Amino acid sequence: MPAAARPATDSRHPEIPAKRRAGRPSSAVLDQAVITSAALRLIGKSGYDGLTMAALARSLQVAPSALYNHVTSKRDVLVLVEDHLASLVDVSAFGTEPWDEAVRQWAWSYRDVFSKHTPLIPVIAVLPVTDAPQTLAMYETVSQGLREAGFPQERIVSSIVALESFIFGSAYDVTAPADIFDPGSMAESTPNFTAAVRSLAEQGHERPADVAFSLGLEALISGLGALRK
Amino acid sequence: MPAAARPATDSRHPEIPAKRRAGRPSSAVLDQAVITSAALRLIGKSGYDGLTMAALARSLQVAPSALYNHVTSKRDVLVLVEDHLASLVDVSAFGTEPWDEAVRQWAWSYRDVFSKHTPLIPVIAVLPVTDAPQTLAMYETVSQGLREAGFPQERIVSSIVALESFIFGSAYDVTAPADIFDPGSMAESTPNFTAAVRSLAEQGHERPADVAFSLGLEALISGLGALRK
DNA sequence: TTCCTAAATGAATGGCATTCATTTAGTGGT
DNA sequence: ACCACTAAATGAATGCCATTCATTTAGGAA
Repeated sequence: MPAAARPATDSRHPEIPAKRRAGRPSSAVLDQAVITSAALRLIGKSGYDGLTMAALARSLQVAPSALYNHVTSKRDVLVLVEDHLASLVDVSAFGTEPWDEAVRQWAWSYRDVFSKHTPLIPVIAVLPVTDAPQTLAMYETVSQGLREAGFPQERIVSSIVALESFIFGSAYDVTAPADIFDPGSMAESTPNFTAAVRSLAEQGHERPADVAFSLGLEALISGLGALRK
Repeated sequence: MPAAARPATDSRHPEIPAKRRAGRPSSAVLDQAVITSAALRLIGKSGYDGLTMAALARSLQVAPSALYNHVTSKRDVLVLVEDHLASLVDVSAFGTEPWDEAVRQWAWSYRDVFSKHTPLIPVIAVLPVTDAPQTLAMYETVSQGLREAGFPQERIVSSIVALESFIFGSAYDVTAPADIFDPGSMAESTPNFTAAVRSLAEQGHERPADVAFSLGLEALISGLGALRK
């Protein structure tokens, strides 16, 4: 009795998502791109605490184990997300602006993108570039920019690493609570630090993290620039 | 029959640690210092993956729930460890050396200590200084050093934050695999980056992370120094 | 047709941080 | 000397987590 068979998609109850029956579906539901964008949506809504394999599967209306046909681990998902974010970093100034201005724009953009994704930093920091093509493309653009600016070949990678280390650390700093440096009851025992914190506060900057980032970035740019050919 | 009662410490089976019976023991087994040093020992032996509340409890011969009488969460344990490590950072050059040399020694020491403890970096980065007295003491020493060197009051905290951001990022870099930048099969599509990686490799440095750290640190020191009164 | 492989389900596993009821020991007040 | 209170331990339970495995189904190659 074929007429009695329940179709794979049953539209009589649109609220309750139609259960897929076991077995390979006629057309694939998942691939890495779909997983990546679902992960990004989930992170946007619930943060990295909300990014669990179960929640990711639920948002894709799929069983958790189905994800493992396309990624080998949760870390794999994080790598996919990381590489997507790398493609959002603005490298457009390389080739149109002087090298120092290009580095400046790249660095601010890089920090801004990853300050909303600090849980990825431990992943990127040890990730072989082979596993992250967009990230590699970013390095290529920056390398070309520095070479054309006259950076000695053997110092290009070290310069990028130094800038990147500063950027990653600064991305964390953006997420710090505003009163992180309030010495509270220990103020009397730390007069120099307490005075320095007060003095900065009196400047009334909206975003102290930006002040520190600008200070360090400009120091790095001029220091690295001094070593060109 | 009091003679039949099993004493709290039964030495007849020294291999099998005597089970404590339920209830408050005559003298306290745990405190924060004991927990901190057990955590450090465990991290040294099994790394941060091995640092679980259950393993920590086991190493102290205590039930996991007993830990919660002294810390409110696992994060609390990490904070205790972090603050202990801060006390190991060498700030001795402040007061005896010129400011730039003092910063140099401090920064290298700070990076070296935390490169073995990168999982703490996300914790420190957002940790109110009130919760970490040793860390605060370190800031005090550095602040005094910079003030005496003629740094303008309102730029001291930003300078420390910039240096610290670079140090944290560089600590991750130390842990990266040696071949992290090998572009593998994508070498042809990234000629500039590939050439730069090769060129650095040809220099034959033992620790490329040290080269990048030195480069960035010297740039920061001279850049920050240029802004003194 | 017949295999092989890809891609889904659903059930299970073991580990994790944390909570709670319970037990016991010391302490401060009357 | 008693009594109430609090501190510090046990042990059982909770709920969540990533991951694995047996099973089912579909499509494509031989």
